[in-house]
Amino acid sequence: MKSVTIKDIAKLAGVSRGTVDRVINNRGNVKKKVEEKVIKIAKELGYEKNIIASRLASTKVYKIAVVLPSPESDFFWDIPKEGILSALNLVKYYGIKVEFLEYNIFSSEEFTNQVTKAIECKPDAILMAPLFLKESEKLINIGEEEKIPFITINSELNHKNILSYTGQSSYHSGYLAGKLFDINLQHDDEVIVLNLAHEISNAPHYTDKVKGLIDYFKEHKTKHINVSWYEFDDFLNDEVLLRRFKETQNIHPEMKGIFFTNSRAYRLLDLLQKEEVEKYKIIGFDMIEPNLKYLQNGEIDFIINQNPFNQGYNGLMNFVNHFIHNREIKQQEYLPLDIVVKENVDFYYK
Amino acid sequence: MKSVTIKDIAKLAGVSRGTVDRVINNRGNVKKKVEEKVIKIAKELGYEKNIIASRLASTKVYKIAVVLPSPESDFFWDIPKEGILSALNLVKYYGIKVEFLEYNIFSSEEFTNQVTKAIECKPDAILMAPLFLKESEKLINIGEEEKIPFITINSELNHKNILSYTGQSSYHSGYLAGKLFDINLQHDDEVIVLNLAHEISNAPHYTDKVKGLIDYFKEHKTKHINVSWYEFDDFLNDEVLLRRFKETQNIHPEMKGIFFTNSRAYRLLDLLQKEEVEKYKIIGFDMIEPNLKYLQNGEIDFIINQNPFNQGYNGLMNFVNHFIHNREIKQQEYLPLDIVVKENVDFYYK
DNA sequence: TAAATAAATTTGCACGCGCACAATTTTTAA
DNA sequence: TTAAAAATTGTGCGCGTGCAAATTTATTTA
Repeated sequence: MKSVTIKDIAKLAGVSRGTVDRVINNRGNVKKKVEEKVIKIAKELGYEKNIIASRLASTKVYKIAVVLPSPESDFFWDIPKEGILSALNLVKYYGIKVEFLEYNIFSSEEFTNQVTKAIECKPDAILMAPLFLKESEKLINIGEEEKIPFITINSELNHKNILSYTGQSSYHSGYLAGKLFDINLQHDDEVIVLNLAHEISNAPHYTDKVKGLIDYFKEHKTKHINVSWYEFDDFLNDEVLLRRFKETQNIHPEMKGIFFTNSRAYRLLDLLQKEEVEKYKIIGFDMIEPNLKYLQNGEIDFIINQNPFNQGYNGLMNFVNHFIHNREIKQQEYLPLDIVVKENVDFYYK
Repeated sequence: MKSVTIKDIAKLAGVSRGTVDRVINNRGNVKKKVEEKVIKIAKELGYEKNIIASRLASTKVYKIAVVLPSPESDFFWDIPKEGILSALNLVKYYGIKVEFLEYNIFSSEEFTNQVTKAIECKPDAILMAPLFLKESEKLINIGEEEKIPFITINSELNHKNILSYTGQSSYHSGYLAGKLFDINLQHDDEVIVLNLAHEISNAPHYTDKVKGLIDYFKEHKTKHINVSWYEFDDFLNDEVLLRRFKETQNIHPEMKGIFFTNSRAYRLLDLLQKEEVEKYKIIGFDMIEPNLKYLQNGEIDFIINQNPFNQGYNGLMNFVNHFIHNREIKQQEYLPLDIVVKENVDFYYK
């Protein structure tokens, strides 16, 4: 029952444990003859490394740099960080060091700066949400030159230097929104998509969502529901936001459904009367505090939850499985599209 | 940066490592005064056990007996087992031994036998789904005498010898079903609850679900939707099942919604024509293969997913956190009530 | 060629914890 | 007072790694 140790091998080979260690782990500086002998004996005895002892003795620190938007600039990002910390808690004895770097979600310069800093500290990998696509591609290329692979969450991006992606399929979340409107709207109602974002960020995910929504109604025509979409890039300005919405109302008198493509539904709802909002079926993303208020009081009908906790948790676990356990990890892992309503909201992580 | 070790404590307390070890791990045989001093110093230094070293030195094997229904007798139970194995994979170096014991989901005798066997092999804890409530209570009492605590999943049961429960809140799943019917049905439609189960098993969960559904429509009366409920205990007999359903149709001509309280919606749908089923809005539980077919083809409108994977995963993790990390674990952890439709089904674990 | 120096290879020990057992001190009994 | 028993405390081993120290081997210099 007792398993074979390097000590057993050392004894049989007539050398010290240190020499066996150098052979087993290819550290070099061993005479050819001795090396062959040790390998032979190890094989014969069926030696298997005791990973617990190995981890205990090793001083190797795996370093992962995490570059995410600051929760101050966008509420959503509180939870992925919790997921990362929770995963870390589980594996903290494996010698993993996490370097958190935050950037303002509206600043591509800060993003670039922080990822550059991340690369400079030469981590084993960088975990990030590549919200700025053009910048991300450049930075991932730079990382590749430095042999630093990336693990991504939240925003999908294809690049051979990305080990894994964990997050939703934007297209299908839009498609799902279509279904939800379909069962809640009437014949000839209109759905309006509102993208409250500065144009610079995240464009493909927005358009994928719209595409999904439109495709749904291409495939389900019984109710003749029409879809239009608008970008409100000056959404931080109350007055402008409200004016643009009123304009949209005028253009679309049959507007009955509003699809917010991100977590910022609350921005507009903050400016409208409850009675007015109740005329619409509203779907938004993310269980952040200001949205939850409106879900509870009935102004938001559905929230599509992006599993922010698991984005962080699985992202870090991908790192662990790849670097520490040498396991295969999935190149992309699409997280569930959770349909959150008032009646089940309490059971989701928030 | 260097962490505090028992050696540090021993030095400061003027005792040997062995004594510190005895204090830290409550092994007794230490003078009161010395014990107090060691505890005080450990606290001051913020000592945290290095569980890698601890596991390396320890010869203790943690044994957990897992008693679940066999997947052969009920499809659902494939996935919790996968969750357990996945968690195990993550923590396998901690010296955890799992003993799997299966029982036919329809046999309370087999259940009793297997839990009894589990108790006999004297594990550190038993992880089980207490589907048979009367039997479970008796068995948990016996376990208590033997000082074997229980970790439960799927079916909630209150007992002081249960360390934790991971699963859904039955009441709220019924309440959520109410909401889903409410947005899909018309004025004066009727909802029928069908419980396809032998009466012996799981009664409270069934009644809690019905109670949740009824409460929903007590609180939301605008559509005047009426709820009735029936138990089809001979559901394995095609002929009887079909006859009883036809009877129910006759009694309830306004029946437009059907709520299956468990995963057996497919049993009835297997016997009906698609055209007939399409007259009804149908809600069932669990993403098992035969149900998925009907979700895909539109016969089932909503499936409430019970997170079977996480039931297993979290159940085992609760064991690890309690016994190995000595962490507080939640006495009850309600899992999300996932609303699964055709459009998001591919993104849930199955 | 031998001594001196450099390079290559090998050894030995600490690391942190739990456990078994040895050693010591204290208490009890004779 | 002394021996025996009980209570308490101390010590060394195990596991793989990494580093300093030691030893062996190769090369250079006089």
